[in-house]
Amino acid sequence: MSAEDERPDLAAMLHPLVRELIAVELPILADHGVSMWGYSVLTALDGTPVRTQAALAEAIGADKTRIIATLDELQDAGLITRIPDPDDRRVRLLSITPKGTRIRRAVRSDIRTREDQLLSALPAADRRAFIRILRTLHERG
Amino acid sequence: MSAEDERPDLAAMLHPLVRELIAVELPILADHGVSMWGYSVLTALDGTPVRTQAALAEAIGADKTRIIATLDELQDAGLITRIPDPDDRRVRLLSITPKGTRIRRAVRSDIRTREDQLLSALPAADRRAFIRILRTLHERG
DNA sequence: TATTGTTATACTCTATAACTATA
DNA sequence: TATAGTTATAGAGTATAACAATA
Repeated sequence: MSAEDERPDLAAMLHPLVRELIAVELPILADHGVSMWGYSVLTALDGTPVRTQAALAEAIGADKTRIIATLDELQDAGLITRIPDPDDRRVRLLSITPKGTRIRRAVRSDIRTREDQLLSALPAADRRAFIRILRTLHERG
Repeated sequence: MSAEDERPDLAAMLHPLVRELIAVELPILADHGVSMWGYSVLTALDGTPVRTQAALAEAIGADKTRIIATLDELQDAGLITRIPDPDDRRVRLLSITPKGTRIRRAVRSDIRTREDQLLSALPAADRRAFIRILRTLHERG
């Protein structure tokens, strides 16, 4: 049996990494006053408005019932707009506001700084390869 | 702003990957009659007995109260032994049984097959690099 | 009747704290 | 008194189903 066969399962390696990343992100998000789901929504809306809440929910891998409280908070904080479509008043047209864009990008910048620290355990070439491969896997999904 | 700066956050790429892996693993685990935590315990015990339940819990990133039901199930199914240490009857000596070892390795083999399918979207060199880098990050933790 | 968004309910997971038995 | 294991309780997060408004 080769050493490769003895490696931990992918999930056993990836899951702790995700937990570590979440632990790193939570205080950053708290500093900027947004939740994890809120940041996820802002990220999805930055650059591309979305026509229905259900479509937004699917885009970020959530249930449509799960993001309603999040949208309420973001709207109350002035980070998104949520206006009924005049053509079909059942649907809500969702957009990020300038303030929402500012916050989203500030959060992303802080997260990127911490990610770089975390990846600094790797040689530069591996760092680049890891991100490139991860993007391939992500875009494939 | 370069394309690299526009990449999704690490967590945004890794989290869906973990969810996909879990979705792939759950039916495999069900086929073999073990839970995710059960498999995690069997993996930790395969090759190295553990002296206390608290140590085992910490090794797999769980709370000591969270694995008790799992240990009950594994013991009832004959996959582990849990015997009081004669030298200190508060502690339970935990070991995997031959049956537990068989099941653990069968599960791992099935999971590996599905992981390979998932990674088949990558060129062979990237596949090897991804796993190698992941192991570095994992062992660093 | 079908669809969008919303609310309500129940269920699962997890964390915290109390309890027991040994030391 | 301190520690290993256990049990009980409460809380957060999630999923399902029912509901209201609009088409």
